[in-house]
Amino acid sequence: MQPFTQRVVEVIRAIPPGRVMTYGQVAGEAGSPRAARQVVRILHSMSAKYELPWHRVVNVKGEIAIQEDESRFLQIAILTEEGVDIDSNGRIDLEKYRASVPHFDTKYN
DNA sequence: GCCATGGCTAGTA
DNA sequence: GCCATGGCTAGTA
Repeated sequence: MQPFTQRVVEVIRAIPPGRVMTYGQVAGEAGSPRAARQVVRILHSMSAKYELPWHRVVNVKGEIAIQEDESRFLQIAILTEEGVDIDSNGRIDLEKYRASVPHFDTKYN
């Protein structure tokens, strides 16, 4: 596994239950802000193998990005179970549920 | 070549 | 709705 992929996996695994991150946010935390599609690819192909909480990643509008019915319903079900509200338009309030990753930034903490 | 994005524009209402 | 973006897995040879 490549370093960037490794970091993406770690970031995703660090999202706490009941919170979500966007694809771009995960990419940014992993060190490559424009690699959102790469995050998609990793989620798509590595979720099962590495037991990723794939359901905690949504698009920048706070929407469930998956189109395929079964997975989509599953994602909604798990998020709801974790206490994440999904409104009637299928949206999640990112202000409220976005996970922030601890920065360990000694300069600013 | 893939991909479950994201940001911006055109065009409708 | 269009299209630039980007890192690499899966799978073949």
